[in-house]
Formats: sequence, structure tokens, C-alpha cells
Amino acid sequence: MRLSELFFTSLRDDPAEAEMPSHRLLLRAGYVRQLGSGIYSLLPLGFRVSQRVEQVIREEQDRIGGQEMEMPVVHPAEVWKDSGRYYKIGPELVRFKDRGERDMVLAMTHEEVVALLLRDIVQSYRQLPMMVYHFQTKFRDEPRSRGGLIRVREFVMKDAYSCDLDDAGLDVSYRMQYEAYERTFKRLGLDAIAVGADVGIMGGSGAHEFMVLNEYGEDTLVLCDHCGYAENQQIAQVRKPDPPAEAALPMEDVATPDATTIDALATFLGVPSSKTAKAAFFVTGDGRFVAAIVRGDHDVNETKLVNVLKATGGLRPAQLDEIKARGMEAGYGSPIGAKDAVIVVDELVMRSPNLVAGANRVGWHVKNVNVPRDYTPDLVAEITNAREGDPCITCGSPVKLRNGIEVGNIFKLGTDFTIAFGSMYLGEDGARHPIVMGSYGIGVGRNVACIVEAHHDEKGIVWPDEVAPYAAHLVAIGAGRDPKVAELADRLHDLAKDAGREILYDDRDESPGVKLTDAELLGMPWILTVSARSLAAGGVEVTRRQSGERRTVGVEAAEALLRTGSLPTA
RNA sequence: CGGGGCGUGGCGCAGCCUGGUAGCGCGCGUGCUUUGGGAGCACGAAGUCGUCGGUUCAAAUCCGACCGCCCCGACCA
Repeated sequence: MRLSELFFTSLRDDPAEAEMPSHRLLLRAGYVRQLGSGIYSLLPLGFRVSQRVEQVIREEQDRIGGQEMEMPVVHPAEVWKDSGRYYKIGPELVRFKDRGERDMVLAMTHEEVVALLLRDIVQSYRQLPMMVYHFQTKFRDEPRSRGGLIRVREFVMKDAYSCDLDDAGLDVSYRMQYEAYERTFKRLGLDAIAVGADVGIMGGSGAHEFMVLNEYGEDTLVLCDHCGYAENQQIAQVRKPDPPAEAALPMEDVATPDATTIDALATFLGVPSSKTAKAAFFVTGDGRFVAAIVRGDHDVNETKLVNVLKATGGLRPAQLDEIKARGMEAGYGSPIGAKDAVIVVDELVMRSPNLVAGANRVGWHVKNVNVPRDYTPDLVAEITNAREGDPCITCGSPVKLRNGIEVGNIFKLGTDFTIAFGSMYLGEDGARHPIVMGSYGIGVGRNVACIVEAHHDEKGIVWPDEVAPYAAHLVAIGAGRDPKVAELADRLHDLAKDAGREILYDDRDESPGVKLTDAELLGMPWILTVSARSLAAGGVEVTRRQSGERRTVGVEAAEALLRTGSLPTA
């Protein structure tokens, strides 16, 4: 591909809005352009990378028996109403009406469609197990997109669905996908780790997320270097040792002017935050008012809280007037004297004597609160976030917290969807059973961005061979003056094309500085320079982008590199 | 949805406070020179100053509304 003809331009300056290296480099090097918030075009170079990433994913899905197909982007809303998700999912599910006033949705994922297809096609246990997948555009109206391609609203996702006879079969499929993901991310040049994860809107019995560590990551991971424990903070547990034993003392009101935060309260009273209780107020999607009580030195984990409450539609923070209406006072809140509220208490609070809690009066707290002596919890559960340095749940070593970007996920779905849609098979035993499903996603664009995050330097992108849009970048310097240079460069370009390994050929009439700078910015694994100087030195200058290693080789060696993708060993 | 910031040729920005008919660098076009690390000179093209409304003799500039984009937050009161 001649650079003079490529639909592309590189930018000399960093785009103002790009913060993450991947975003900045993909814009500057002419791989992508933004159309709207969280909506991007892939220019030819970006599309080629995306295609190569897809191909790696495809090969690994095919290897475990996945069958590629394609399902629609636009679904009749009926389908989503039948599964119940039409009502459970918030505004991120785009809803609209067609010309006939029929409710439609833009698909976020395809469990419903697969379940419907199974009902249609699978009759007998002889047709299972079975695994299908597709690459398809998703639109999710995220509340806030960010980070270039990392979190977008429209994106291509590989989603796969396993269909098994029973849980044991699902375990096998799940394992196969787990291993396919490990191979996939390794080939993509990503150092992904699998962490246990919440099942969220997918339901089901288990899930892993494949995470790439990154400071801009939106997920927090709880990791133990000692035993290898790794889970998303949303579900991670740590050991929470008993506090020192104390005899329960009588409650006592204490004036605490302006102490509306735990820090202020602990400072004012001269006690550690672990001797206080914190109240957080929420309203569930199904309309319940919730007061969550954790110790002052911990934070409420909303995911755990949602799961304990079995709250459909999630949680939102309560408004001040809603809190007051339940007999509580924001900043000085506790369940003492509360009414019409679901009181959820962290189990550590149950074990912690004589805490300072809110008095539900402005400027007042209560000392020596003991549960359940002083108020009655509706639910007791483990509802806090793991903290840096907490003891690992399995081995007791201090855990660390790291940010991660989710590059893929795998879910054990179970039978929720197939029961909802009546997707049954007739078993060997003559009885009808629901098909057991799993679902497995990889976001293609996000992986492209993560690859750049992991493979770049101060000069530009450094593509791994497996996903580079072109294997080599051929730079001709001074071709206008020296016919020999033009002749050799043209010939090498044609030779690569004839060998079925098209390369990028910078035939532009630009200064050497521009061309060499662009070559490093664009990031092809090999940079070949043809110039009067290289000819005088014996042929073609070859630079390995990854290592920066540079040497001049003979024309035959350069030809071999273009034909085979590697330099013949001297 | 809450808070903050920004919107001026393709890109990066100044001008706005203190209203007076739009500017810089890069890029782009033509010509000449130059040619291994973002070349030089000359000439040139290109902007409804996000949109709508208001104030004013006069608005990029002041006021209001709206739209768009970016960042933080949407978790503890």
C-alpha cells in the first residue's frame, strides 16, 4: 500500500482531548477518528488492526469448535420483554419505535436471540453440545464514555454462546473458553489475568473477567501475590479480624458539632475511625429505602449490597428529604429510631463493640452503640470493599489493589434464558430439559487500545507482529533524485505484494525526517529504509521496531524478510 | 444526572477581562532551492468565531437559553 494513496493523515501535535497513550497515538497516527462522544470511525489502518485482532479471536474460537454466524443489531422489544431484561436494564439499552410504532431495541448482547434459535432448532440431546459466536456491533448508551476506544458506546464485540446438556457440560465449555481466552490474549500481546467477577445483569452462577492492569482502568482488582488470589473488588472478600473484646457499655449522647464525615467525627472525638459506624442511604430500583451500615474504616460495596438485597434495577443514592422522611439525619445518621427502611448491617459491625453512631440529630452522635442490642438489622452480610493491605481470604498475606481494564469476560449463564424461552431438548431419558448456556465476550476495539497501551514508546506505536496492520514499513529516501532508489523500493513493494504480504510503502515526496518520524509513529514491526546511503552500504537498512536494532542487509536478505516475515539468520 | 472546563480555517492555540470589521504556529496549494531525523524563501487558498436570541451605533468579546466535546463525580452525607 502506497502511503501517498492511503486514506490517512498523521498529526504533528497531540490532540487536545486525548489523555490515554492509546487514544493519543491512535489519533495522531491516523488509525481512528472520533465522530461523537464514545463513537469512532476506524480509518483503513485502524480497520486493518481490528481485522487482525478479530482473526486471532476467530481462530481461537474455531479451535474449540465455535461456529461463526451473525445475529441482528435491531431486535423487536418483545424479545427483551420476554426475558425480563427490557425492564431490568436502564437507559443504556437504547429503545425506539419503528414506523409501525412497534417497540424496538438496539441489542447489547444476544442471549435472547440464541435462546430463541435453540428453541427453534434444537430438539434432541444428540444436537448438543454446541457453541456459536459472532462479531457484531453493539450500541450501549453508557452514561459516560471515556479514554478513547477503552470505553465507547458503539463497538464490535465477539460474543460466543455455549449450549450444553447440563451443568457438567457447561463446566467443560466454560473451561474451553477460559483456555481459548488465555491463548487469545497471549497472541494479542496482552498480559491478561482472569479474576472472579460479579454476574451482574447476566445472571447465572459464575463468571471471570480477563483484565489487563492499567492505571486508567475502571475496575479495581484485589490481588494476592502470595497465593495468586485475584478477584474484582466488586465481589472480593478479605479476612476481617475480630476487634479487641470489650464489655458493652451503655449508650451515651455526645455533642459533635459539624462532624458530618467520619474523618471529622473521629478527629473531634479522638477515636480511630474503626470505632465508628458509617451509614449510607440508597433507594433500590424496586423502591425500597436502604440504610447500609459499615464500620467507619470501611466503605460500602454496592455490588455486594445489590446482591444481598436481590435488588432489581440497582441502587441510587437517597435524597436528603428521603432520608429525613425515614427519621434519619444525613451526616448524623444511624438506624436508631429509623422507620420504613431496610437496615443492612455489615457482619463486622456485629462483632465490633461500642461504636460511635449517628444520633439522627444535627450535631449529635451516640457513643457505645452495640448491635443488635441498640437496633435490629433486617439483613446481616459482608458488604464492604476490600482495602489495600487487608489479609487475603485464602492465605492471609496482605492483598494489593490495582486498576484494570476488562478485555474479555466469560459467564456461566445456566438456564435462566432457556427456561424463559422454552428452549428444551428431549433427553436420552425421554424427558424434556432446558439447555444450559454460557456466554463469552471480547470487545475488539478495546483490545486494540489495550494493545497500544502495552506496546508503545515515546516515538509511537510498536505493534506486535500478530496484529500489525502491515508487516513492514518501507521508506524510500531521495527517490526523486536517485533512480536506483526508486527502482529498488518499487521492486521491493511489488515483491511483497506478489508474495501475499502487502507492506506499507512511503513513496511520498516528503523530507526524510517526516518519513522516518511517521514510520516510528505508525509502528510497523519492521522498518526498511532504501536510500543512496543504504545502497552504498550494501543494500537496505532494516530496523526492528520492537528492539530498535538496526543494520544494513543485502537486497536478497531484505527480499527474504518481505517474503517470509523474518530476516534470514546470518 | 451533579460539578468543573472548553467550543475561533484541517490540527494546536492567542484574541474575550477593558466591545470598534479576526490573528499566530503547524498543515494545505503553486514556484524555486533543499534532501538521512518533523527543510528554506516567495506568493497564495481557506474561518457563518458551536447555535439561537438579547443589549449596543457596533458583539468572537457583554447577557440569556440551547447544542456539542473533555475531565471529575454519580459510593457513604
